[in-house]
Amino acid sequence: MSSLSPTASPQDPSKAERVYRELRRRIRELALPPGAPLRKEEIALELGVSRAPVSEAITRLADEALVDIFPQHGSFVAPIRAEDVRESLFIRTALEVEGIRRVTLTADADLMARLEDNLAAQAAALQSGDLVLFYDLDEALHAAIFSALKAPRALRLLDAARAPLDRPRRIGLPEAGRPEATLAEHRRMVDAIASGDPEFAAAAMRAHLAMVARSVERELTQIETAQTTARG
Amino acid sequence: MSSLSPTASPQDPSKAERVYRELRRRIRELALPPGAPLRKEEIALELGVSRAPVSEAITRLADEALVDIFPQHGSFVAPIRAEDVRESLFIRTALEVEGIRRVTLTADADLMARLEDNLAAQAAALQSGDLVLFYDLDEALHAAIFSALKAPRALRLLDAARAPLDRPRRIGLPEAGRPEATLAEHRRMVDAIASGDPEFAAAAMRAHLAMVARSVERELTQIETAQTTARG
DNA sequence: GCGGGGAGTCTGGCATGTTACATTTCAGCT
DNA sequence: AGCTGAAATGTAACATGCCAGACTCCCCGC
Repeated sequence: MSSLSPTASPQDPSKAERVYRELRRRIRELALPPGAPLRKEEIALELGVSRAPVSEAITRLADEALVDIFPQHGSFVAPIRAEDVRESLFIRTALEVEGIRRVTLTADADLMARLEDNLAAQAAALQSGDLVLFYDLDEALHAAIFSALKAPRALRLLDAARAPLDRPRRIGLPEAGRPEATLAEHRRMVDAIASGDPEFAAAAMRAHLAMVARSVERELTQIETAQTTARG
Repeated sequence: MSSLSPTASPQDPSKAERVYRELRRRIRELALPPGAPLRKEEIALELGVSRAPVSEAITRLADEALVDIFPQHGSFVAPIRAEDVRESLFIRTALEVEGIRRVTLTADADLMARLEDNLAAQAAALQSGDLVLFYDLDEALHAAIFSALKAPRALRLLDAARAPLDRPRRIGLPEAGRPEATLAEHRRMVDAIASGDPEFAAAAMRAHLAMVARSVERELTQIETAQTTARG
């Protein structure tokens, strides 16, 4: 038993893992829109694998509320349901607030340097108007804070909880000034970690996520309106 | 598409689901001890299914850190690792503290009645010395608080996070007076919910889980000592 | 005696055939 | 025309066969 780490080494992603990542990416980017059927045979053919790894990938996506499986009938990209989005944000809030609280107690200079680097990059991305890069850095900042916990399962849960929040953001209209406000909130979070006060850091994270919640609710309203208009 | 809820109705558990529950129960109850090999062929034969649902069940158990999968070599019941146990408690703390905070804002008379009933049953169980029943009621109380959120995925995550905490408790020596203290902490949590103050309720939950953490660390030390003694 | 290598054995991951079931459709009846 | 139910369709879930890789262990060379 020389394989030091169980459950798949990172340099050897299984086919199921690769199918999972590919489908997840397409769903998050809306290349596979809500309601789209997922035909296993077809996907297997396209990705050059058999139906088995496709089935496993779809099962995992269903766990993340990105796919609805109707047994003996079909699997479909899940519609954007307000309750799912809110639940994802709840899970994310729970993990991140508790996470930053603990990270604040153990943060070292190395972590702070990485956070500062990220913030600088965020500012640069905003300056050049590269919002895609900015969102990637946003995600990276949260991941950097959390990964200092050395809690790989929790990090994975956080990643899964973030996924359903992407689709509303991509569909909703961008809010003027929101990226700048986001950067300011990130700045306060990092400063709070540096302060060493876990309650202060938790409050900063909570405030940030409350603003995210506000944006998400706004997006959900827009999506609802658009759907109603389209139907009516 | 008349199946109102996707992803398996409760009254029709798939074979994979049943295998998952059965294996999980055995691992939690230590009928399958840490390190025990999980031979798919054998398990499939015993439970009267094929290897496919057994594989899916084992994959899910690996997600919960109850099983280690060594690709191309074998699957084994995971040893009790302090880092896994602590991470599970972290996840549990994050979810439950945030959960009770929100439940406190929406608690109604019906929920409070159920919580009071549970507390009365806990007291009765302690009176009659039925610790197994007491622990079941403990789990039921936490689930009752949480399920008021109507967050099924979060509830499932909580359930998964609790599982790795069972084994240390079953192996470690029971601590005198701990059940009585636990009941008192539960009492304070329910009272805090009734008070309507989310910060107060969060603090009560946090205090309770801090005591759980203390017990768990004690159990981990005992297990470590026992293993060292056995080896030496 | 000791170390290294290679065949044997076991496993998980994957491919593919099979089954059972939810939905749909359409013929037959009212 | 409207309704009912039986057959057709398409799917997930499951069964089973296959393969490549990891570990074992023994044998050979030193």
